[in-house]
Amino acid sequence: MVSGARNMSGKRVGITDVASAAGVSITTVSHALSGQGKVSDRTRQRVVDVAAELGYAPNRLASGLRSKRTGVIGLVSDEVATTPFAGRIVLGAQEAASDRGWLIVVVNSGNDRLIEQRQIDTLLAQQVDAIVYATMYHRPSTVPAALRSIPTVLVNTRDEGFDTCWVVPDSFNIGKDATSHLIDHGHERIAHLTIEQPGLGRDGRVAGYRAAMEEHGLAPIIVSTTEGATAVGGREAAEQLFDRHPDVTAVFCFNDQMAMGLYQTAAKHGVQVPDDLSVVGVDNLELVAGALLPGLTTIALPHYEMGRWAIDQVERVLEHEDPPPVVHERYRCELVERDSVARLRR
Amino acid sequence: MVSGARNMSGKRVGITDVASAAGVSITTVSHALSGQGKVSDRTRQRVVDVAAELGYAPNRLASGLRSKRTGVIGLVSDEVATTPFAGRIVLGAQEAASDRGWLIVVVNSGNDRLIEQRQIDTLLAQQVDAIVYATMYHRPSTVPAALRSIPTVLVNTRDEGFDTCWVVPDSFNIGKDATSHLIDHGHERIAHLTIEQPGLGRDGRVAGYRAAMEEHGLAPIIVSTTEGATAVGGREAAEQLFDRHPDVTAVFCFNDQMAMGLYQTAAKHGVQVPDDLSVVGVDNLELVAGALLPGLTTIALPHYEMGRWAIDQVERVLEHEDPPPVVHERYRCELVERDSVARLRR
DNA sequence: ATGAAAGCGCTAACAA
DNA sequence: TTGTTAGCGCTTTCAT
Repeated sequence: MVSGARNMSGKRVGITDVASAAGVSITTVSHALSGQGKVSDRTRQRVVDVAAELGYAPNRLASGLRSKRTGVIGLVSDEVATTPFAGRIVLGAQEAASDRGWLIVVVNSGNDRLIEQRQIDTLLAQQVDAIVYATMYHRPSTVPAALRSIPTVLVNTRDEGFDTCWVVPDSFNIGKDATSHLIDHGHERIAHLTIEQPGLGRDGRVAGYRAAMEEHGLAPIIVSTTEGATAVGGREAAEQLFDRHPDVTAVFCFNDQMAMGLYQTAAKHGVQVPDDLSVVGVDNLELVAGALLPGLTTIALPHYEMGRWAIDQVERVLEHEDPPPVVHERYRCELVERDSVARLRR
Repeated sequence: MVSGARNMSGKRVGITDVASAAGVSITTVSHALSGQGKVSDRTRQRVVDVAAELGYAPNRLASGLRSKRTGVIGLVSDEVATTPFAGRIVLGAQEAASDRGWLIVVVNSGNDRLIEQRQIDTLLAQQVDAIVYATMYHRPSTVPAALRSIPTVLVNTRDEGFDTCWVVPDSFNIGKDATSHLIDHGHERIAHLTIEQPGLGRDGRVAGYRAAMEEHGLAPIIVSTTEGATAVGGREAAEQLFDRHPDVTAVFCFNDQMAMGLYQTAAKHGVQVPDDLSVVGVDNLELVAGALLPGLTTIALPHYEMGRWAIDQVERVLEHEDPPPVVHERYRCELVERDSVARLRR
C-alpha cells in the first residue's frame, strides 16, 4: 500500500487498524514493529505483513510524546545561503540522519542573537533530541545557554566556556600541506595571500604556512587584504604582491575566491598560471576551483564529513544513558590536484 | 527565565506548572496563551507573566497530537548541496516559516526515487502540515503519489498530472529581457550560448531570445554545447562561436558559469569584455557574476522569493477549511547590471 | 507470548 | 469567564 494511506473512516491508518486486521492487541503491534518486547516470530511476521499491506506508519508525534524521543535533530547555522558550504554540512548531517531514520530541522540565525534564541526555543518546543550548532567559517563562538539543556555538537566552531563535542578542520595542516606541496615542486619564494581579520581558520593557515617555510629555511612572505576573502580581496592583495615581491614563483591563497582574484591580476600583468606562477587555494569550491582556467589545485574543506561526524556523535550521546566522554576532532584536509601548480625549473 | 527550563521535579516546565503557579486551570492557561477562547484580560496577563517567569514553552508534540497541526513544513528537494540555489530557496522558505513560528524540515533525494519516497514517508509520519517540493533547475517532474494526501506546493517545477500550486521563474522573459538589454545598447549581432539538453529553463530562454531578435528583425545565432551548463561548456561553445561567428558583438549566455567560460575563451583570443564583446548571464551567482572581471551583468533567479511564496501558499491552504483555488506563478526576473555590457559604437 | 490499562502534555468540547 | 473531562495515537508498565 501507498504511504499516507487512510482507513475506511477516512483517517490515516493507525495502530488500531493494524491490530484489528492482524487479530492482535495494539501492544503486540507496537512490540512487533519496534522490536521491543517478546513476540513470536509468526505473530511478528503477520503484523509486519498487515502493516505493510495497510500502509501503516507510526505517528511519530504520538510515539515521541510517549517515549521522549522524536528522531528529530535541530541544525542551527549562522548562514545557509551565502556559500555552498552550508549545503555540504547540512547534506552530511542529513544523510547520516536519514541512515538512522532521523530528520534534520535546519534553522538559521543570520548571525542575529535574538533570532538565534527564538529559533532554538522553537526547536526545543518541538522536542528535538539534540542540536548541531554549525558556523560557516571556522571561528570561536559563544553558544546560547539554552543548548546546555540538550545534547549539543559543535561544527566548525568551539566555545571556551562549554565543554561539548566539536569538530573543526585542521587549519594548521591546511597551511602546512599547501605550502609543502609548493616546496615539493621546487618553489622557494612562496607567498601567502590572506585576510587581515584574525580568525581560527586564518590564523591556523598562516601558522601552518610559516611552519612549513621555516622548516625549509625559507623566508615567509605574507600579504594581506582588508577587502575580505573574495575575488576583490584577492585582486587587491595580488596587486600588493606584484608590486612588492615580483619575484615570487608560487602563492598559497587563503581561499579559492582569493585565488580567483590572483588569477585575474596575474592575467592583467601578463603573468601565466602555472608557468610563471603556481597557485594553491583552499575550499575546493567546484564553482570556482573547478571553473578556473587552469583548474585550481586546492585543499578541500571537509564540510560534508563534519556534518556526518556531528550526527555520529549525537547518536553516541543519545544511545548512552550516562553521558559518554566529550570528543573533539580536527579533520585533516585533502589536497585536490588540478593544474595550477608547476614544477619550478631552475 | 531561560528557555528549556525545568520545574522542581527536574522535568521541563509544563502547562500544569504554569496553571498551579498562576492559580488557574490548565485550560485557562491554554486559552490565555493561544488567544483562543474567552479569558479576562487580568487573568491572561497573569498567566502570560507566570509563563514567562517559569520559562514555559508548550510542548509542540503534545499540542500537535491533539490539534492536528504541528507547525512543521517539509521541504523536499532534489539537491541541497551542489549549488547555492538550494540555499536561497531554503532560506526564503525558512524566513517565511519563521515569521509564523513554523519550522522547515529539509530532506533531499539526490534524484533517487526510492530515497525520495522514504524521505517523504518520514515527513508524513512526522505529521508535517504541508510539503514544499522543489527542484534546483526549472524542469517538469512527476511528484510522488503520496503528496496528493497533503497540501503541496511546487517550486521551480510543475507536474502535468497534479493540479496544485506551483511557482517557476518566467524563463521566456529572462531570454527576452537579456536580449533586449543588449539590443538597447545598440548590438545587432547577438549570439545565444546555451546547452543541447532541452528543459523548461533552457527552452524558455531560447524562445525569449528568438522573440526579442525577431521583434527587431535580427537574425538569431544559437550555439549550444553538450558539455553542460558549466565553465567548461561555456568555453566549448565559445570556441564554436569565435570560429563560426567572429563578428558577433554581444552574447547572451544560458547561465553565469557558461559566461565565465566565455570570458576565458575570449581572453585566450585576445577579445576584451566588454569593449570587444558584451556579455549577459543568468543566475546572479555572487560567487561567479560578482567575482568575474569585469563584473557580469546577469538576470537574477528569484529563488529566495519562490521559497517565500511557497510558504505563503501553504498558509493560504492551511488557513482555509475548504481548499482555496490553486494558484500558479511565473516570477518575472530582475536584470542586475554590472560591467559586462558596453554600448556599441558604430 | 500477549494484552489491559495508564498516561505522555496538551487542546477541544462541553459544563458550570 | 473559568473549569472538568475526554481524548489525540502511541509506548510502557504490569498482569495474565
